[in-house]
Amino acid sequence: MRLNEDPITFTVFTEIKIIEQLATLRIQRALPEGLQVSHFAVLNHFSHLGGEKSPAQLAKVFQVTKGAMTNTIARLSALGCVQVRDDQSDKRRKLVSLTPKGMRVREEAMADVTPVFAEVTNEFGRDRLREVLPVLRDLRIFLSNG
Amino acid sequence: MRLNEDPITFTVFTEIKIIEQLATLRIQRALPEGLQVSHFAVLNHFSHLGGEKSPAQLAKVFQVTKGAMTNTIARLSALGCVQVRDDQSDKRRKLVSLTPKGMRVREEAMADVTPVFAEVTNEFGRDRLREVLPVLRDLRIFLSNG
DNA sequence: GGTAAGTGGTTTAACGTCGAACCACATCTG
DNA sequence: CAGATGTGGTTCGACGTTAAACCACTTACC
Repeated sequence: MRLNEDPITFTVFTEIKIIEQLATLRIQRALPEGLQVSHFAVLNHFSHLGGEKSPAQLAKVFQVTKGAMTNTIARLSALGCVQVRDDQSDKRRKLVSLTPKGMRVREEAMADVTPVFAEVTNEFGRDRLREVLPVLRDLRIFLSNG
Repeated sequence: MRLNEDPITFTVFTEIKIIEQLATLRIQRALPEGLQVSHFAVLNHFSHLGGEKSPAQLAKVFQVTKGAMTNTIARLSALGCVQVRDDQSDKRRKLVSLTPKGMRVREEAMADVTPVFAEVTNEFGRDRLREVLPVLRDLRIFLSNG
């Protein structure tokens, strides 16, 4: 297998790529028709923090380009899940916030998706997930500042 | 932050998704013009194991659909990096193998990309990567069998 | 042997993403 | 205050991916 010739980072990234693919697939399949994982992530962000955020702020949080966020917000807006208004104090900016419908959709989606997470948590093991989480968080932060 | 209300699995998946995005970006930027991460991964697989593999086998290894692998192989073939021939013993199948050019390209790409990995390994920490690898591997296997 | 079921590979449409170009507005500087 | 520089948001083209339909061939079974 000669895996020893690969840097450990390479191996870790390879595993992470596959996990991400499989996880996204599972979540996507559990989500209601038409709701994309990226949409769900944004809804979820607002349900935690509430208030308003600009597209650029959201793009930064999710580490995607502004263009990608424009797309996501346009779709969420078309679904009636978010409201977009102009920022009067800075006319370049827009401000996005969750609508009541957005909250409902988020809760339904969460209900659909919870069993998927629960299965992994229980069958794979909560402790091992807890064990890796701090390292993953730090790695994410490390990569963000590069 | 109310993060405690989220299943640990959700949080882990969120971190992994962002890490994957950032890692892919870094690798992509280091790779020679035109060579995609997915192409590099396939070249690398062959350089480890050599021999011939069918597209379906490769699709399974990388956890992508057959259609995606058709695409990847077509591009690698267009670049002259792999050779595709019919399997005489099973006329549905094709067999893919690395060409000498493919080996050279893989080595050049690896040389470009090694510093990127090395930076993470050294600055983030080899030990912490080693610490999470077994769990990630198991998680990948767990998700593959579901 | 012949039909049914399964597998290998390709194609197409739909989606998300990136990167770069672009315009509007804001901020910094001389 | 005017020009240079920077930031927010949109648009476009290129790419990879999924899902589903499709054809070719193989395998299993009656």
